[in-house]
Amino acid sequence: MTGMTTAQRPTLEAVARRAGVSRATVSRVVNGSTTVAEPIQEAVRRAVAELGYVPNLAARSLVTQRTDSVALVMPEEATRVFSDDQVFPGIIRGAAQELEAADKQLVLMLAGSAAGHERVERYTTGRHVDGVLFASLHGADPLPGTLARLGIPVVCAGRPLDGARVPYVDVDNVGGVTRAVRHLIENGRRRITSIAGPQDMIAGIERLTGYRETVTAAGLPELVAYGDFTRESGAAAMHQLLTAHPDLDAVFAASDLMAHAALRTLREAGRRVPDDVAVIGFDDIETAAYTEPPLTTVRWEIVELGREMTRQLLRLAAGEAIEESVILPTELVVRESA
Amino acid sequence: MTGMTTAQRPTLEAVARRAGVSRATVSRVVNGSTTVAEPIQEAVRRAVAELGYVPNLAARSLVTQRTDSVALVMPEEATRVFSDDQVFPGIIRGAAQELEAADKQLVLMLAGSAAGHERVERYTTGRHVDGVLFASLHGADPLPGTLARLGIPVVCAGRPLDGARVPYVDVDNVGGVTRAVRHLIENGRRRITSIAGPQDMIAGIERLTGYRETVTAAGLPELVAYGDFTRESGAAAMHQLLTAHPDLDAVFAASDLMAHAALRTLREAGRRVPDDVAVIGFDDIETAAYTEPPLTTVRWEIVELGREMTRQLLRLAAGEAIEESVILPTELVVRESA
DNA sequence: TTGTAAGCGTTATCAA
DNA sequence: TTGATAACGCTTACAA
Repeated sequence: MTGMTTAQRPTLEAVARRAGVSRATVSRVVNGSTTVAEPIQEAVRRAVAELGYVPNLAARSLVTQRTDSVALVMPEEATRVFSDDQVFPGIIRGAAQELEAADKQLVLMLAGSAAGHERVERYTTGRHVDGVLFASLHGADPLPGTLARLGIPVVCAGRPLDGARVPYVDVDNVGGVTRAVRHLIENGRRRITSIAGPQDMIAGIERLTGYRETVTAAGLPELVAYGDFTRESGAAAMHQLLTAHPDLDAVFAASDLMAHAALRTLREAGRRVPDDVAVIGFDDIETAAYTEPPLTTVRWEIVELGREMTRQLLRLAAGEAIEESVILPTELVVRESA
Repeated sequence: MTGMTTAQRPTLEAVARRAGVSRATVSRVVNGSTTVAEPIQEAVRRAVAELGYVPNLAARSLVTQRTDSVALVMPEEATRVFSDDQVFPGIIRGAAQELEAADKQLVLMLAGSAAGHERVERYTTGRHVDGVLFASLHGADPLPGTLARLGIPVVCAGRPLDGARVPYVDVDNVGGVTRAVRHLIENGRRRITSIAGPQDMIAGIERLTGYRETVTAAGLPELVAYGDFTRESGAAAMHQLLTAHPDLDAVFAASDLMAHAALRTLREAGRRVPDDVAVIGFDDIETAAYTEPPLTTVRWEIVELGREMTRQLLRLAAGEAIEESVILPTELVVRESA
């Protein structure tokens, strides 16, 4: 099979001829100007329909200097993204929904490799999009700051680690963790460990902070092992904790995937959940309700984060002023693991 | 915070002036023409670097009639997509990887609602992209066929149900299911039930076909309940099967999510897996290795499907002839549930 | 209210 | 090998 034909598309010119008006008038009608007489609008619309006219976006964008598209940049990081993680798909979905309403296109870019990152930089700084959304940053990526300085609308998921003053949307990580750890304390747990997330991501950092502050405030020890939000890392961290603190009676994991792995590791080690050890995760991915036992976790609305980021970006692109940050709420969902 | 500045980007003209050559020559150098004298190429490249010149894609696309972008159309269908499903994220990832290598953009479009579908149709038929990828079709969507007839390169995930002759890439559903059901039979199962997928999707249809053919060939009864690939639907279908066929000793579920729900439902009903009932899923999502017990399932390479679809599309867009279909292999992964 | 005409930044066709 | 110059299809002052 092959593609390729020479289907000539009708242009404004063709519509104008057919409707017996000028190109300018057709343009006005197509763009919804109200200054055109009703009968003429009618004639133009008929011509558009008959010819199957669709505006050439390249031509339009050439003169308007807008592209009507927004880039969503995702760190690719090997298998992490899109593996079992629901965060990125959720953000994509939220962004897509909001952009659809604004009739703008979503251009997805992976910035995992150095080449990918370079490509993203070239593309975004080249003003090929009206704005850029960053879904989760690793380390202190300077790109958001650079774009912001160039006057290109940018919104990040989570506060940028390089200290750049770029608008961002995040969830109340510390508040969520605090509630989770307090829940453990109130249920009599005293050897509360934590499987922390990666410390080069703001979510990893903040969730660890929430844990530290809460156990310390209660006069309890900080017992931490590190993972990177994935199941494999969660299993490894759980093993470390069991070895280092055999008397542990609770685990707060910074992601549901790590909590899921912890559940299994604990079972393999002969510990009963929640009888011997209570476990709480973070994210409330769908799987959390189906683990054995069902996972108590901190919920936040992933899709809503994507939507809110996009709304902020669209305001920025429209020249409106916005808050530097928006923090979405988190909520403790108590199931059976704690 | 606000966006908006008047950062004037340098144009070809500016580079030409700075390098002391014509616009045409700069264009040649930028596009890698070999007919330009080396010293001049050098001068142009320096000017490009100094000015930070980035080509205006809209202008280029206006004259080349190419957009260097490809649309990936996904059915949105409420919570289904992007919920816990790893299929769509996997396809996105594969497409993104392959397009990155080809230096083309990935435009993601959701076609769940009627409005969304209409928007996709307008955008793709309007030739705003060089090709269109369809990730999983519901029902007999005429759009792929329409686009193909317009000469717009199209590749689908799975054979289109409306019989349109559109190139597609799929996995060997029937072969995979056949191996799974035979495995159950070989292990002595005789009351083999199936939780089928939605019958308006090719994957749902083919996986059911594979089940029917295999049990029938073995002289066993067809015992089917229907789901839509989600966990909720899987739980409901499992309940139905337990009620209708209390003596069942095996379940083949057309998706891992449904199999996961079946596992829980069986446990709640007091059936032991695999002792009383063997369970096999399909997809081999990451969670499959973490269910209780770990799920035996049919694996296929999700990301590879996305990559292969994209490779085919790029060939088509380049004017090459391609096979009407490419079928990727499936493999039975035996864990503990069967 | 409508039309004229001047770009927008490229690429491509010719000549030179 | 290089340079004019004419498109590409649209929007938008400015005129009428």
